[in-house]
Amino acid sequence: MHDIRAIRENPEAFDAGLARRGLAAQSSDILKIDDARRAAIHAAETALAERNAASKQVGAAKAKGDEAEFERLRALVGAKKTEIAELEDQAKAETHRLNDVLMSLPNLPASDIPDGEDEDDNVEVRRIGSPRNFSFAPKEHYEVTAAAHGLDFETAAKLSGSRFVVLRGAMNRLHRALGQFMLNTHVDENGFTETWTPVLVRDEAMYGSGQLPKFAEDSYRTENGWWLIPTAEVTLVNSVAGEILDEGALPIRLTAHSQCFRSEAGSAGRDTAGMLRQHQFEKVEMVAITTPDQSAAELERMTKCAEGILDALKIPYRTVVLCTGDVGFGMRKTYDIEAWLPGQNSYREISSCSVADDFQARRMNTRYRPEGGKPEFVHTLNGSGLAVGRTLIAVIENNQQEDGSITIPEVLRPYMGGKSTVLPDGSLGD
RNA sequence: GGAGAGGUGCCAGAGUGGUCGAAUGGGGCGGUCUCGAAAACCGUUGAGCCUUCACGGGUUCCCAGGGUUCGAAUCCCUGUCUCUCCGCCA
Repeated sequence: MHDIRAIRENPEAFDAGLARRGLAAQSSDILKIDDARRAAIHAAETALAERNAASKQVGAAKAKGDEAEFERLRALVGAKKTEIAELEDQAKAETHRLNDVLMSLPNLPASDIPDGEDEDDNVEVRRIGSPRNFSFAPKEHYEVTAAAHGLDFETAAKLSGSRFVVLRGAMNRLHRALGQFMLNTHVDENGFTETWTPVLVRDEAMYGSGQLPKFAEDSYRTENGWWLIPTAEVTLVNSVAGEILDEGALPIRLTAHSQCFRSEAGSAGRDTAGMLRQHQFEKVEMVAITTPDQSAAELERMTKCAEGILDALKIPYRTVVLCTGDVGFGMRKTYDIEAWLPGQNSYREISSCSVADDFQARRMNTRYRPEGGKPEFVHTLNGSGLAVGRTLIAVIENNQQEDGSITIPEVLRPYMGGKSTVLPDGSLGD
């Protein structure tokens, strides 16, 4: 949701921002609607003011018991009725028209992100860790013998179809360990408050964080109208919807370990093997609510928090800043963190950390009160910290051994009964 | 699932269809008093939109959306949320 005032004050900058997204200029159309809207509001309010003034006199006449005067004014005020209704309808219609346009346009890209058309134009900002040298051909996660025992796609297909998985034994324990490790790290070391939220939400929440109205086909909806969240960003961000927060309460840092549901419409044929792209997966999500002056620094901080998980797991990764053509609808700037997958011989997205500035805050009407000042919109940020299933893949592929076993990263061993290996038969070993 | 009650300002809590953005109390902020503090007293204390260089003016908002009325926080309808009781249940 854009700020109409900002567009009024600097239409050129607005159009320039859209242009960087590859979109046509909109400001002149928008300002026309804005003018029409303001004229309509003005007309309606003038009529209302007249009515209210006369209406007060009606009350006074009634109180005095002046029946003739009362009847005269009564008729006068009554005559205004249809006129006011019409003018109000018009003002409302123009306001809706304006909001529809402002709601449907994507956020403007931050000034410091690269121009580009698609993911090929993203720019790597750092690369951490070196891919391990294998003395054998590394396999994809579902081919590693130890993992294959615990990744059951056949049963999942029987239950639910494609893009689902049943996890068994050591694989599920590893999956569980990862989620717990991530959540604990963000809570104990990174200052986030752990949160458990519903995964079924109403329309308003999906609008607030920007999934609706444009991306309805990406999410699932229940028959009675709830949406299954595609990410806990929806619930964490919307947890402050409609509020005026104390400046002292900021930044608010929340994290949640949740199920996520995505229809993956439009990705038919992509990543069909293994559990890289699923309709249902787990993610540990980070969200921060900050003042405008802190949000840029918070994005760097949040990205570090996500990277820290991979550092601890000793998984090589690279961090890229998304170009204007790839950054998401509601976001100003995004860092993707891509983990090295030796089985695929490539880096694959495992986290995405973004700052929305006040884009979501406007949709949700979330503000804070600066010291002694008027309420202002907060800035919101969100990031994966990390996608649990994809991290499991990265752990499997990077720690696979020639005999088909998997070495368990040290930081996870406390969660694995102290064991250090998943043996080729799928059991845990010292 | 059944039955009932209710949603008013930062909080508690009044509110007769008519000068109600809303009594009163508490809290917050400012001040008086005090060596300082407490107490007491005085004042102040919501948000959005339109308009204005500004001071200011106008308008909307008493859960949300409709409706009745010359006029709605107050009446009616729908939705929604909360609470109580019964039933069921992880």
